[in-house]
Amino acid sequence: MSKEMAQIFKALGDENRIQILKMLQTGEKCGCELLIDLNITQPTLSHHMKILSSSGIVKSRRDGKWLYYAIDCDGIMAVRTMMGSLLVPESIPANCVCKGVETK
Amino acid sequence: MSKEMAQIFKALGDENRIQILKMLQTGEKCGCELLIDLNITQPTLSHHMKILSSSGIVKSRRDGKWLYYAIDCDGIMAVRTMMGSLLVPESIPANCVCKGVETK
DNA sequence: CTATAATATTGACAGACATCAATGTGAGGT
DNA sequence: ACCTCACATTGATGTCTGTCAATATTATAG
Repeated sequence: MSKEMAQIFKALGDENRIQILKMLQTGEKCGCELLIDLNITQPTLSHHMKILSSSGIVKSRRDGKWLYYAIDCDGIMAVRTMMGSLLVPESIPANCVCKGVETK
Repeated sequence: MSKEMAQIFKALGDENRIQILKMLQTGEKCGCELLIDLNITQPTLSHHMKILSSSGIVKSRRDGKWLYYAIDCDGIMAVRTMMGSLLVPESIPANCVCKGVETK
């Protein structure tokens, strides 16, 4: 289980991939559109999209020559659930005193 | 900004570090305690704790010879906020149809 | 002060990874 | 058929990173 979680985080642990996700927030985009603002070559972008896709963070749709990429909301929710089990406030109170007296 | 986000995710993108965070969910623990269940050597653990600490995910408290590590809830909230700007549902509807008609 | 226990640092090394140039594939258009 | 455009694959390369053994540091106990 930890291995799968680490895999997801690893997929998010790259500056260019973060940038890609930010671009996709305004709607789906094809590879060549993404490529314009990314300062990487086409093979490198293809590499990144493969990682994002296989991690379930991004999905793709074919339209003629173009491949349109979009954020996969199902995948995102799965990621958030996964992160929730690790990072949500509910799991913290045992050893955490944010607003109370700091143990220092 | 993307660089900082990637850095945080990178810190989370390791199986052993995930394991460490899971262990800390039941309360603070010192290094030697963590070491028992981790199948890595002490220098490697020290390396991982340094990464988690400098990322603000974990904080430490000295008690004699021991260093007690705990989840840093302030840092975690910062991480969640950061992730929220990238992954929250509110940022998705533009190009996402989870429950509606799938664009396929 | 010496010994011991917990943790940090250094140096070395192997595997992972981001990147690119070159090439391959697949889908329209002419 | 041929050409062009979007994207994928391959192979090579340099860098990053997790790991360890050896050593250093820090703190307490005797």
